[in-house]
Amino acid sequence: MPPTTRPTSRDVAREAGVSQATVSLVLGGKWRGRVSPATADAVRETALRLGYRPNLAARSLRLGRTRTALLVVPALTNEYFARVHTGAARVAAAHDFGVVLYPSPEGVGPARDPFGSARAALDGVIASSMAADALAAISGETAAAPRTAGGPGGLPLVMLDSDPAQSGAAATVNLDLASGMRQVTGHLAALGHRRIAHIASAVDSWTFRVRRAAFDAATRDLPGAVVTRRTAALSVEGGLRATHDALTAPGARPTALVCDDDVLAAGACKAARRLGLRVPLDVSVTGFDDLALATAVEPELTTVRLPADEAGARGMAALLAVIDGLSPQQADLPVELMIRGSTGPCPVEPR
Amino acid sequence: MPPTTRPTSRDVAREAGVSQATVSLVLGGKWRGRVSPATADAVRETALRLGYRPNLAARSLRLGRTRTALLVVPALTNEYFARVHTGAARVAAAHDFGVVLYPSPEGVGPARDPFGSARAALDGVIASSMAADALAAISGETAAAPRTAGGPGGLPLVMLDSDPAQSGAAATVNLDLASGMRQVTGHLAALGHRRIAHIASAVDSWTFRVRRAAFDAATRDLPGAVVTRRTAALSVEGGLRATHDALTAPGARPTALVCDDDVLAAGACKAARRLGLRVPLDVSVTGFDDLALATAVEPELTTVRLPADEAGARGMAALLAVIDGLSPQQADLPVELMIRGSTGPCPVEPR
DNA sequence: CGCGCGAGGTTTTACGTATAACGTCGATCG
DNA sequence: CGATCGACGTTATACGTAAAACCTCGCGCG
Repeated sequence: MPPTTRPTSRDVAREAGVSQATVSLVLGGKWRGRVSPATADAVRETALRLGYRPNLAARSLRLGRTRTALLVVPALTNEYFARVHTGAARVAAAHDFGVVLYPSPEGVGPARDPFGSARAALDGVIASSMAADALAAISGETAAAPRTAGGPGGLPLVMLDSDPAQSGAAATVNLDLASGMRQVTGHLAALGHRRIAHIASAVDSWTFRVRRAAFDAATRDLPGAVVTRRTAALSVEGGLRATHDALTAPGARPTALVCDDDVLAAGACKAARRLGLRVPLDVSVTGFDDLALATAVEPELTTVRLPADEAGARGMAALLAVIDGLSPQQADLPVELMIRGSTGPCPVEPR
Repeated sequence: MPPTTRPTSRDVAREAGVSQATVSLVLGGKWRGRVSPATADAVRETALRLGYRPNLAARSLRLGRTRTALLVVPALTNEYFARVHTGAARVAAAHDFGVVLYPSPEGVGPARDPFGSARAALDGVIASSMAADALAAISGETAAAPRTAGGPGGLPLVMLDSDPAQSGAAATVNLDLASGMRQVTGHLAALGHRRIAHIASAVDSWTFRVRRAAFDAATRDLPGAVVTRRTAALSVEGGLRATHDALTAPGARPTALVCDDDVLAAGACKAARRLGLRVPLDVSVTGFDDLALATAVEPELTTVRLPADEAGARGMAALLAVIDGLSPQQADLPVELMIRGSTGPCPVEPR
């Protein structure tokens, strides 16, 4: 057995009786008219036989490209972001690109430098919503580095669900969250609800700002609407607490709860039931995102389906386009209201 | 503005009036006694001023190490694996290592080659449970490549929740799933349940084989136990179907449903309720994993908490040890039965 | 005084790849 | 028949870094 080291292109060349350059040409696929088909076949056969794998570090060094993109998300344990990753990884793999995740379990903070920590050299960055906002702080810090293009560190940057006004992004992929929120409120309004509480995420990111604004705009146009808002930590427990407060506050009790997120909605349902209220008979609840959770709870949640993996896929496609010097196609993805069991007609004589 | 290219160590050297080697020495931290403190400071200052970042491709090429590990999981959208990733990434980051995920949205298949697809060169592989089993098929394929150490491609390999008898792994981290299953059945037995159905995952991986074996062993020792088993696709819908079958099958109806997974348990609860059965009054349900889902549904699920992130962390620690030539400490992590609302005393006169 | 030696560097080399620049040799053509 | 050309390769080089090997003082010491 030859020593522990992996075979290099030179080993293949020696074994096949050609030069290293020829191996590189053949395996790189650019041998048409430069190498005879017979030789090319021989090289390929030898490479296969030796189990040759190109050293990616060397290739990256040579090409100045790493075929690796960084995906910045706040937390993979949030199913939404896991799905974004899935979509992004799928497209990346199809283009022989890799995806590395921003290695921050505890969320993005200005103190951390993603480009020191990210081990691989990167060709581009794709930052999703909540992460993108935090990234803005960092870009100030990294401004000392020569900025040639959009992102921090001079890397092409694509933003998902982020403020289009935000500087630095070469492209943006947005979900039509405002429409989603309008559909939710429209649905509730059609059911007769007027006293509506918004259980909002305490996270101050673009995604949630949009939802809030859309909720406000939609309810403002609704005659007779009485709206309140509670902010909640983004968890079942958080949703439970905020909803409890909303339902027990002095004044007329809301008949509908619009939650920023399915997880919050699950908490809201629990809170309502603990107060002896039936969902949706006494109070209607809506979620957002259409996570697996939405159909796991009872009643199943009326919610807004977000094409998370599609967003990830589009984002990666846009990033690849930018890297290739093309102008990416801006995309705004439609969302869909999923009407399920957690919403119903406004009770005639509430309280 | 100097051209679009990033500053190299040579740029820093020129700017600081020293040689490139000195820059490398200083920034590498091995300059004690080789470079004067004054010069070292000057170099550091210059590097900072220019915004110098080492080219990781070049460094990897030189060192033959990439400080990158591959984490192979079947699906990140499964919260369990997302948590494994979180733990692994945390430990990796602490050791200045990166984690790249196996880019397979549709699961590991023998047809795909993880080491061709994984863009970064790798220092090691950590494969979790379900993925590890599929990996076994691949290692046969890659056997053509010179195998120097455990994993495919001669890479150090750590397996999570996998068959210890499986060859190739330099280390294994296991959760004490058998104990978890024993605790579940013990809990149900203490509540008086004897007719118990096992809603098992259709996935044939080590994790689930262990659960099945432990369930069988525990119920075998239970006097008067009447057990059945249904296999289900790993989803709410799958759990619902299998449970429906289990509850409507001819013969005495089970009073307890032991599910391989929280998602299945959520489906089981839905199925029971659709049949007019109350949980836990008429039928008790247990889950496994303690996902966020477990406390989102009502009643909250009695389940087995798995320290997923701890497993990921230990796995990464073990891998780092192997890479450093140390012998990793084998770890078996304890699990904990979380008794919540989905289990109760066996009804006195069921059916 | 010659010599060793340590401090403080510098020169050089190698890592494995992709590709530009450069042969070589037979056939073709003006 | 000499020049040209295409087919088929080879040689040489650069990417940026880490580190081994080497150089050059000034100084202490036998």
